[in-house]
Amino acid sequence: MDKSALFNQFVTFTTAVHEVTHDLTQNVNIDTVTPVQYKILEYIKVSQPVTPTEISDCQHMSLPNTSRELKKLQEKNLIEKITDTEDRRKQSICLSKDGEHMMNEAFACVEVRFQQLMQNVTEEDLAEIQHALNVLQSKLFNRQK
Amino acid sequence: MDKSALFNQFVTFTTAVHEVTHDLTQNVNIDTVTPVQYKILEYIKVSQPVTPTEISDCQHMSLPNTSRELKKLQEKNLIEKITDTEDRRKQSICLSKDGEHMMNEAFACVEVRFQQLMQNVTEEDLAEIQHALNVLQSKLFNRQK
DNA sequence: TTATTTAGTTATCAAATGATAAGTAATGGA
DNA sequence: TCCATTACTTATCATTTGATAACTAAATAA
Repeated sequence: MDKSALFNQFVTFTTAVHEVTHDLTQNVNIDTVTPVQYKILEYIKVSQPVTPTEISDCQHMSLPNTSRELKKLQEKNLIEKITDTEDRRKQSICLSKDGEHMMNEAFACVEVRFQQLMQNVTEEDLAEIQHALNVLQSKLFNRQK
Repeated sequence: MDKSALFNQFVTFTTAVHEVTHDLTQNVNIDTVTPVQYKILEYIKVSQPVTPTEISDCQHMSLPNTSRELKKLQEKNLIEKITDTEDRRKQSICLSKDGEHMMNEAFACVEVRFQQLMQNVTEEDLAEIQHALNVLQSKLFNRQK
């Protein structure tokens, strides 16, 4: 029916999401790391261990460029590469101790800002938000395929 | 209570939103225009008329760089600059005919993909999604301040 | 009138990013 | 064993992006 209206709502919504997440993550730790590198670290943080190929796919960047950035991250002692014992072409990538520490700080900083946003939210609202997130996650933003 | 759990859910959710929007907008018209320029056009499209300063603020880029990109967009005949008659320092920026056409095509392309995503959604789900979008928009992603 | 502020431009530079070609090494199938 | 494929690396290049300094012109306040 009004799926077209839904589309407009969708556009407004995603714009808002992008703005809010931008505000939340702005100026977090970007002293030592470029935006792309931060994105990679974020991905490793939530999905480790990962392979360079997986990073390449999920971050939409070519394998050569992924390799370059991973090398830089390794030189900064933020990640560790371990060659797979089964298939020695593959690499297992994890955050190093420093990397974990840095990302924990970054996430903590973002969470503080997030909780400020949530300050004045009532208990009922909280439940409603949680439910809405679940609905959209499962029915609209479910990344299969 | 479980606001910390909510934060995790929030992170997962925003990641999913970013991925889906990336997929929806991937390879749309980027032949003639860089990613940053596309973002600017998108913003002009939904907010026109706008000033360079507003673009600068909302797109989080410096005024000099904004000015540069606007110049390029003007050279490509995608936008029009009109000097404000009240305050002649200010500029009013709109999409040109070509720009409107291009952005309409881009949005149409994104909408087609979006509707494909919505193909198998039932009428009840639709209502539920719509409601969830409203809830989150007003209670979580409301960009005041 | 003069000084200050605002809005935008131009120019320049360094760094980040994206694309591509050519290479190595390991695996797996013929 | 030989060949093709996979996983990743190295190198190179063009383009994009971000940052900054210095400028013009208009508006506004002193």
